[in-house]
Amino acid sequence: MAHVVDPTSGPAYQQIADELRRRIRSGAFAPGSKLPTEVELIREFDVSRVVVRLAVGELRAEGLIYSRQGKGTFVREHGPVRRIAGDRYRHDLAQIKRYGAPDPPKGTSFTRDHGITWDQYRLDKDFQVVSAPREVAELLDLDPELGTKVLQRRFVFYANDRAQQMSWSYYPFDLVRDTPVADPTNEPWPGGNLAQLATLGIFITRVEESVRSRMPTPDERRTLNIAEGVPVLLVARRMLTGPEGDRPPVEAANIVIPAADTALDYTIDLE
Amino acid sequence: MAHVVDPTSGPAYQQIADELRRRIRSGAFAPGSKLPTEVELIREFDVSRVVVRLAVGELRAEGLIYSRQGKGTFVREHGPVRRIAGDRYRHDLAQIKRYGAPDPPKGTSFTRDHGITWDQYRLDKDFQVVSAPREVAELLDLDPELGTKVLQRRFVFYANDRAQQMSWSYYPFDLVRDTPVADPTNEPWPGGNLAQLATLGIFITRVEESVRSRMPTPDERRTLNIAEGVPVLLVARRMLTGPEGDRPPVEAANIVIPAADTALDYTIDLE
DNA sequence: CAGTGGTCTAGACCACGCT
DNA sequence: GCGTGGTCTAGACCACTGT
Repeated sequence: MAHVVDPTSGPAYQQIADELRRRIRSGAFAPGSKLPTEVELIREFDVSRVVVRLAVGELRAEGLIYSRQGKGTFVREHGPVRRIAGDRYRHDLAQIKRYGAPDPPKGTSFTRDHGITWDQYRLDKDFQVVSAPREVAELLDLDPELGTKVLQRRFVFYANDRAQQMSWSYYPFDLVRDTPVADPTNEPWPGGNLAQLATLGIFITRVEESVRSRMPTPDERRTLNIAEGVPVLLVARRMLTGPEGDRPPVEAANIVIPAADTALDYTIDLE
Repeated sequence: MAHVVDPTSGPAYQQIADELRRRIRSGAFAPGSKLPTEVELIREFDVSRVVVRLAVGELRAEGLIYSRQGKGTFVREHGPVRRIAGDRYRHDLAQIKRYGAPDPPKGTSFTRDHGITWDQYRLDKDFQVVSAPREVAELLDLDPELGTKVLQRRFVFYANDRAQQMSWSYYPFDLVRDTPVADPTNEPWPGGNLAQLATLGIFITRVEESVRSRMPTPDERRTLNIAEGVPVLLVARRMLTGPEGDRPPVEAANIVIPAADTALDYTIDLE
């Protein structure tokens, strides 16, 4: 009964959560180590099981710990940060300029971001022609009322058979109708998106990315194997052409990335 | 007893959470509207109160709903998206060039981002001289072993008395010792960070931002009034000088922003 | 098999918001 | 005062992991 809770200082489960959080931050419970079992916590703090589970659930929702039925509860470990650079499009473009669009080297910004080879790269894909959803119409500067047809491509990206991100990507259908780009069997496309568009004679001059974050939907949690208490980064992207990127956008995408151990890097040059 | 749960299709609380989620997504429970009370859900699904609370707690952790003691549980509403542009530094720089660093107009990128006037802007501040923490030393390209002194400035930014973001900002102390920049009473500084550095004869040529996301700490939740199920966006920033931004960084900052209804916009030019 | 966390019941009292 | 969600008890059985 070392840490009996004080009935006058707020909810017992909060006090217990605070104490466990303190032990994790101080290193008393190191990353990867096992927390006391529920029965042990019940004894230590002299409370009912419900209270212990409320405290533990709070730390789970913060992403500090995770539980495995039959095994125990553990402090989450952090791997090296996966860096996804805004610059990656510049690298793709440089490759295209060096090798030409028709036969670029087998790699994309995704393989570079995740430090994997072409062999370790895999994707699930689903192509459909649909009327542009409102959000996509806005990204593509289309009139949402017109119901313009777009090629919708849904991808789930895997590195070494582990899902890393999912996306919905859109091209105006007029741009890609009856071209190799509209054929899903050509994915993954060596050289990526920019090389693909270059074969159509389209050269991107500007990419805009808008980053948001929220908790994942149950579908996203399942598909991407996201642990409790881990949000997703949402990147809304569009690709522009023309001297100042002032021509209509030719691609829009929504990308969902588990936020754990991941950073999106951007550079702003002030001349 | 309309929606009796099926004891063979997984946990009852999951089935109830799924059903409530469906009603929210379909619009049957519109944004801002009140969900059935716990007692009503107990009757509808014929389960105990614990099960209902587990289901509701799941949707809270997803950020779909929130509860108020004594009032009820409500579907979260979304306001217009607050856009924070990577470009904001370019605007600050343009202002400095037009009006000169000593007496810039009273506004910063923060007031512009939040569409507020100088009067509606307020900040809490706390300045200290400390040895550069490891993470900061890395951002500033300092040797972490040397314990270089830095001026640490902690800010909480308010728009109309509502906390919007908090940050830790760092200057190498040698750069700002005995200058107006080290005097907290000069904050908020009209024209912001870039104008402040310009008065020292330092002109930023490049800003690097690295975006991550996680659930807030209890301290962050309190300070920024963050609801359950809402993550934070973390921006690690550094400011560079020199023709290609190739001189040592002169400022580093960690910025914490509630993710609800907020987007960080970046532009990548491919020449 | 014992030990772990996951699900669930049937209660109780408290804190808060409103009328 | 009454209805709301918040906290808490003392149990029970189940599902999974390891010996």
